[in-house]
Amino acid sequence: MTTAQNECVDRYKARCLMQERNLFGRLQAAALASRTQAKRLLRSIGDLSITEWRVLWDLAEAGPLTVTEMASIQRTDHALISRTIPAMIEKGYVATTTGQTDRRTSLVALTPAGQSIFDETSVIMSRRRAALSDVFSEADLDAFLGLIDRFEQFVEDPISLRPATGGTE
Amino acid sequence: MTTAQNECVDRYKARCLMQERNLFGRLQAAALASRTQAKRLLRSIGDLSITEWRVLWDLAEAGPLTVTEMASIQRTDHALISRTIPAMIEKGYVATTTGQTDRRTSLVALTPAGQSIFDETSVIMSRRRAALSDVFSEADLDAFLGLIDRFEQFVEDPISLRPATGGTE
DNA sequence: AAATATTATGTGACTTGTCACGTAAAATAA
DNA sequence: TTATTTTACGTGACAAGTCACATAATATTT
Repeated sequence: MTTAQNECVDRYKARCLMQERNLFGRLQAAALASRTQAKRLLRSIGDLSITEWRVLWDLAEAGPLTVTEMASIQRTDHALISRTIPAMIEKGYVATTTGQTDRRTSLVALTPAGQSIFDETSVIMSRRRAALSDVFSEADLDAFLGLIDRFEQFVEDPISLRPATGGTE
Repeated sequence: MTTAQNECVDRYKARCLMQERNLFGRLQAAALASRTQAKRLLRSIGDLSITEWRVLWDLAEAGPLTVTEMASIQRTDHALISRTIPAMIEKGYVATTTGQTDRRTSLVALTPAGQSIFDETSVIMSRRRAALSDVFSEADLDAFLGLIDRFEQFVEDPISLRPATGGTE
């Protein structure tokens, strides 16, 4: 092998090592791997998408909710939930009623069929959470959540990057 | 307000609190917030997509790379990169040559124009990483990365969820 | 050498997520 | 009351990511 080729391989490996400590990339990759695992689990049981499962879960745990409430619980965009509801109505998992006090909102509620799908799916999904608790103690979880809190705070702050000073100022 | 309404609100709030400690959801939300911040930063400078920026960065740091190598560095799917290359060639940021020793591969390299875009963008993006270092010490980072390692290991293990025992067996 | 397996890349179809916009209802200011 | 602002929801357009498949080149086995 030529010297030039060796140099290329070395630069590639150095780059891999460098990116292993890039928090942005690592967090992204971990979250995506988690999503992929959830997707596979759901597919192995039935044909729920992740968004559909999260809607079922929220409704089963907290009763009828509006789109905005579910988006808030799931820390996601309302558009995602708004879009998934029609398909779930079609499948007969949920039903909507216009809000009594606020006619802008539509309360989404679980149907018996939805409850039954939730019950089936819930077995596997809670097993996943239980398996995670085996690997992460409460103390680990607290530490992890604390770091995530700080990271989220950093990443949601639009001002922190503006000054070119780099100091505390 | 009626008792029934109060009960609904309480269940909603309880659900929010519960999901605050759901590692899967929190990690997902943090990663998405990070991606959104990066997207906004990139948009404030020019019109690079996140994938395009990551390609430029890898090429600037590690010289000409194949699609598979970049996917490996970025811990992402090769399809994502494969799809973004034609647009970058169109813009004149990169050029491809068929691999010398392996004619299946195509080596992607930065053009002078690509280098120049990278230099401009790099200023802002490294400021972001520097700002993160201000918030997370090396020790914090080590702890965070350690937890992410363990989480990834859990989430990439297809077997760990199969047994219904729930214990160590 | 011939047959087989593996690997690198590209691509269609789909899900997830973001953004910007429009509409209607509600809340607030005038 | 009227005008203005805010909020809830839906939707089109796009970026990001996954999966499965096709193809061609390489590596391995026989």
